[in-house]
Amino acid sequence: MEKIFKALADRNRLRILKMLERRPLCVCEVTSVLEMAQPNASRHLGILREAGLIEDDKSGRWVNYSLSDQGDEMVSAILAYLKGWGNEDPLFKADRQKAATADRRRLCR
Amino acid sequence: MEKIFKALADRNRLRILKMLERRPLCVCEVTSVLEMAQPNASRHLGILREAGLIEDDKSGRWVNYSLSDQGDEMVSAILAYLKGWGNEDPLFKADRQKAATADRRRLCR
DNA sequence: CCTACATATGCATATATATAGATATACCGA
DNA sequence: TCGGTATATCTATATATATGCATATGTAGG
Repeated sequence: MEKIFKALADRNRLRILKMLERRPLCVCEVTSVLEMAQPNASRHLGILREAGLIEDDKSGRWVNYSLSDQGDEMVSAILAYLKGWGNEDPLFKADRQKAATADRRRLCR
Repeated sequence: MEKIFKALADRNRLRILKMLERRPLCVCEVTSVLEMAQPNASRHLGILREAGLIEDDKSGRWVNYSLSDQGDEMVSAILAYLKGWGNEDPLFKADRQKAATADRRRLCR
């Protein structure tokens, strides 16, 4: 439980969750949107995964991360409430815009 | 939102929330149960209050803290789910036991 | 007022967490 | 198998958070 809240208690990880609401993303897409170093993004994603907030789906050399849909009750409830929050935040909106237009074939090379 | 999760991302603060499920407590009672320094307990309570998770009710020289019952949706939902979690945890059980028998007139002198 | 007590705040320090940079691992295609 | 690419891990450092101690604030009662 503490692990779940620790995972949520970081602005960049909340940004990741908000952009995953739109669609699953691979590490390089998240890296691109957050404009941070790739190892850093990978680490944040790992923390969210360990907490059960997101799931990873490895396909080839990519790892697609998506919001968890079978976590425990607390996780499901929090993810649901998060969807109705922060949608007018300029930063989250910009992130989503970037995520929407991100193309991994352009980004990751 | 981030402030809420930061407040929840600490074992001692989760202990406080679990013991407040039973009944409101003053700072010295929380201090006694957690066996930590009084300023430390006061600080944790302040963080929980700032996050809207608990409310303070000053009566005389005591300040009674209780679970918030009019927070935003996320807070209410989390507090509700927390009530169904960890009730078999030995530490939480011991805390509740101590809180149940705590008497501020004996403790705070 | 003055004292005693409950609570809160300031400050220094220890500890945990985030970030940066280098490198390792895993996978695909030629 | 080799080279390129996506992802993960390691180490060091910066930054944030928790704790301990001293002290301030605020209140009740004499």
